[in-house]
Formats: sequence, C-alpha cells, structure tokens
Amino acid sequence: MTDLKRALGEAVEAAFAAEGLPVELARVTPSDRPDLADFQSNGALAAAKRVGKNPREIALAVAERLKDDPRIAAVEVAGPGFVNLKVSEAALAARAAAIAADARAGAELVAGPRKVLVDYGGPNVAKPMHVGHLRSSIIGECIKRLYRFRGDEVVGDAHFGDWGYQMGLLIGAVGDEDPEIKALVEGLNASGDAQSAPPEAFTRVTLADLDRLYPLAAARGKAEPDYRDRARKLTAELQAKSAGSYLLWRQFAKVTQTALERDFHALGVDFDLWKGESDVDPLIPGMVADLDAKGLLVDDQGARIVRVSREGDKRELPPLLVVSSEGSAMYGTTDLATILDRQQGFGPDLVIYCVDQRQADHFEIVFRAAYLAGYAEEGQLEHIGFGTMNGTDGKPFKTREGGVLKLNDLIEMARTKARERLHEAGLGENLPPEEFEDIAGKVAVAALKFADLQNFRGTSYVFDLDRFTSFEGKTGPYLLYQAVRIKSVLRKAEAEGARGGDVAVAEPAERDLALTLDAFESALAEAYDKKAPNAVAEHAYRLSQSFSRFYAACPILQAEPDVRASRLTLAAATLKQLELALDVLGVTVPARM
RNA sequence: GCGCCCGUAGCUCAACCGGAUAGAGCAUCCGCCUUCUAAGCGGACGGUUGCAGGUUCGAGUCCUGCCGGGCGCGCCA
Repeated sequence: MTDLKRALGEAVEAAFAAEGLPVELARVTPSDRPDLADFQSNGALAAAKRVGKNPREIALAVAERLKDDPRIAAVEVAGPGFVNLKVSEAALAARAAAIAADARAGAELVAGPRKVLVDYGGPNVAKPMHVGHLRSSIIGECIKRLYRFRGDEVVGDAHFGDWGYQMGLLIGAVGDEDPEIKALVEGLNASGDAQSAPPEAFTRVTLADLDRLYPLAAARGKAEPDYRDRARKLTAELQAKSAGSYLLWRQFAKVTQTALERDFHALGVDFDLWKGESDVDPLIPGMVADLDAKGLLVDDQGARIVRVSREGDKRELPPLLVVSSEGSAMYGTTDLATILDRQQGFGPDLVIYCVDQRQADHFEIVFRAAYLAGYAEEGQLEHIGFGTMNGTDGKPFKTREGGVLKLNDLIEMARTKARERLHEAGLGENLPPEEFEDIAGKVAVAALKFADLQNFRGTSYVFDLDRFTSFEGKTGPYLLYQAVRIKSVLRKAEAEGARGGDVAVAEPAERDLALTLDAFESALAEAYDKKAPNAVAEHAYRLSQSFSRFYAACPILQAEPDVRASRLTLAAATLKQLELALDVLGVTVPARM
C-alpha cells in the first residue's frame, strides 16, 4: 500500500523520464498553497536549471503527461513552474478506506530491517534522577519505538551507571553509619568467601539510605582529601570484586534498579536491557591488551591513550584516555568496552546514543577509537544529541531553592495539575477513583512527553513548568482529548448499531482529514531518517486538529446512513492512526476522560 | 584562544535535497454549547527570519564577515 504522496511522486517521475529529465528531481510534496492544490512538484524548476530550458515549458510538458491519470483531478502549472496537483475524490476516498482497513493505518515497513540498539536514559546508582534525565529518556524511548514500529529489531539499553567512584563513597558512608555492615564487609573481604555471608545480610540497606547518604558523602569527598582517598580505595576493592564490597554493591544496584524501573515505567519508559558499566568491567583488561597489541596504545603523561585525531580535522581532538595515570579505567574506556560487548552479544547494525549534545566530542573520540580498533565499522555508531533544558531565565534549570529538580517530583507536579484540571473541566467525575488516577497519570505523562517531543531534539529549550502542565492548545492532553472524543463517538455508534462503510470525501473537512491521514507515512519516514521525533509529534497534532475541525463541521451520528457510515470509518481510521502515532511517542490514550 | 550549536511574531517553538503569501500554540480581542466530550471550533491582531554583504530566476535555508547567546576543549561521569 502506497501513500498518495509517493504514488503521485512515481507518476511525476514517469513523466520526467518520458521528457528525458532527471527523475530524481521529480519530487512531490504537500502543497504550500492548500487553496490551490493538494500536492505540488517543484522539479521543473530544478530541472530547468540543469538542462537549460524554460521551467514553465518543462512544467507544462510534465502536466500534459499527468492530466489523464485517474488519480489526479486537476493539474495546473503555476508561478515560475510549479506543477500543482489536485487528487481526485475517488483516489482520496480509496486511500482513506485503505488506511481504515490497515492495521498499521497506512504506515510502511522499512525494506531492509536492521538490528538497532538504542542507548538512553543513563540512570546512576544512588544519584536521583533529575530533569536532565527526562529528555534522554523521552527521546530515546521514542526513537526506540519509532525504529521498532518501522520494522527494525530494536533493543533499548539503560546503560546503568553502577561502577564508579560514587560506589566507593557509598560503601564508606553506609559502613560509617552501620558498624555491623562495615564489619561484615571487611570480614568477607578478608575471607574472600561470599558463601559465608548471611543470606539477608545487606537487605536492610534501602534506597532511602542511599538517597540520604550520597549527597553528604559526595560533599565530604570533595572537601576532605582523606575521605576521598578512602573512597577511592573502597572503589578499588569493589572493582577487584572483594566479596563483601561486591555483595553490598549488589544490594545498592538492586534497590536502585527496582525503584528506577518503577519510575521509568510510570513515564512509559521501559528498557529491554539494564546493562551497566560493571558488566563490561571484565572485558577491560583484554581490551587494553588488544589495543596495545594493535599498536594503538601510547604512553603519555603517565597515562595510556589512543590518539584519534585525523588529517583534515579543524582542530586537535583530544585522545581517548584508556588507562589513567593511577591505573584505572575511565569513562571512555567503559564506553569502548561496551561497544565491544554489544558487538559480541547483540551484534547491532546501528547503535544510537541518545545523550546530551554536550558529550558530542566524547562520543566522537570513543567512536573513532572503536573504528581504529576494528570494534565497529564507520557509521555504525551514532550520537543523537539533544539540547540542554534551561529555566525561563535561559540558564540550566534549577528549582526555586537552587537545587536540581528530581524527576519524580516533576511527575508528581504534573499529576497534581492534571487532577486539578480534570476537576475544573468536569471530566472523569463519575469514574471510580482508580480510573481517575490512571487518567490523571496518563494526562500528566502526555503533557510532559509531548512538550518535549514537539521540539526538534537538537536545540536547547526552555523548561517551563507552566507550559509543561498547560493542557490547552498544542499539548499532549489536547491529543488525548481528541482521541477520547473519537472513542466516545464510536462507543455511541456501536450502542446504536451504526457501522462504518464506504468512504466518501465530499466536505472540505473530510478532504482535509483524508489528506492528513495520508501524510502519516511521510511523517514517520522523516522522523526515522532524521532521528527527529518532532515530525511524528507534529503529525499527531495535525491529525488531531484536522479531526477536531471535521468533528465540528461534520456531524457523524446524526448524518444520513451512508454519510454516517463513511464518517464512522474516517473517525475509526483517525483513532487508529492517532493511537499508533501516540504510541510511537510513548503516550497512552485512556478509554475515557 | 580554538571548535561545535543556536539567533524566526510580545513569549515558546515549526518550516520536507533552496521555491509561491514564513506556519503553530500561548498571550490579547471578537464570535460559537437546545446536536456526537467547549481541554473544543471559527475569526482578528501580530514578522526587515540578529546585522551587513555574496551566490541564485528565487535564500529563514548555501557562502563570507560582524554582533549576541549556549556548550565543549586529557586523568569526573
């Protein structure tokens, strides 16, 4: 099943070929002038330049070849050489009917499915998630769903930060507070016998403990050299897999992951993998030896590095620091080992790193090192950066008190706002409390996600709580509202025994809705190619808007039977496509609200 | 200092290999609930796309310079 835009594009290509013009210029796009046409091709203008002819003449010749196409109701040449196409009512109705009958609502699958790994979220043990994690999670989840929906085999990995200096800090801080645990850890470390540990030895350490202790320990580590040195030693003990340290660490990781999974799930973000830095730790010695054997490792200022600068670089790119002068693995070391691990495990054709734009250099360095070492092929690794989230003052977002806003608190704020607004609007009043809560949660998540995803990911944007929790206009809740209205109409239709039927597109609002439904595939393709979720968000919004106009202009249930059947089919097709688009965005529609 | 990104309506953002009259939402103003959910719909107002040049039949988009902002630049992650 082909969308109209592409079908017409192929028709124009054929006309170009027949005229001896370069077919790659025969592109069809939605019309910039909806008052004049549905679609347009600007190819004659570009072709004129290339073959040295008058653009209007070319356009007229192309138009002449298109005018008998049954799908085209009118073809006109306008301005300097635009070919304007108006789709026939029959073709439009047929396309709408096909979308209605298609489980994928008109969306294609990619021709050659790939194995894709999306690395996003990046939560850390003990460090609470803040709003900075929001974008990575939301965008990464959307990219994952988008690629999966297009037919790729996709795995999402949280890339858990579980293996650094902060672990040593925590082991120390927990031990200071709880001498029994400290003694247990030290005893086990000395004996090396993990089996001798009491089965529930460390379960009394909770996430609340870690949340409370970590900020204090981090601060002391900065201020007191002795404290820091001890934490480093404890980190080294952990990384050497000393039995007691390791068991205690396992408890940290477990309670953190459990809580994080719950928080992420509330946001509609679910990872397939929770691979952590600790998982690739065993690979590092072998990898270092391998890099050395390949002659890539160089001693420099007491550290061991891989030089990655290339001829033609506009500036000197720093090297990848593989082993620090203290002998420890660095951030980039772990990332490189992770590439190796993924290559050996999942074997992805493409790895997408959904991480803050500020890390662009870091990834460039790691990727180059991976290419040099033969751990990946050029182009197989891609960093999808996004802008920072700023406050309304244009500076990185802080709470009123100057601290970092925790992700959980943000979600709770959005929920509270959602409850208030639902009450104000008199929505969901007769529903059971559990369902009301569920709806409030869905509205809150839709608001947060859509506010983020409607922006192009690359640019920084302003984090404005009022805007995030505003439910009018171009917002997530608006989209939910439209979807729920359709569900309500369809429920009523079913109760009345009214059914869908042949599609006709007579009214302007019906025409517009059918054309918008047709644009789903292009929006998905654009989002996929550019890794730009905002294209899907934009389509979902346009579809909702188009439906809302249709809803206002065209009564459904009260219409004559044939018209009613057609409109019910259009409404059902819209709902299906809207829910699919929202699902790609990671947003769920409640049954009612 | 070097490098990357950005500058579009009062505010927040779009704009499909360069194409017609640069689009949305918010805010402001006007109109629409005896009809399927008014978190809605229609309309009005709002622009020298930071500035100056250049390339082109045509530039928000490409090139150069300048101004303004953000970020990064080896032992944190």
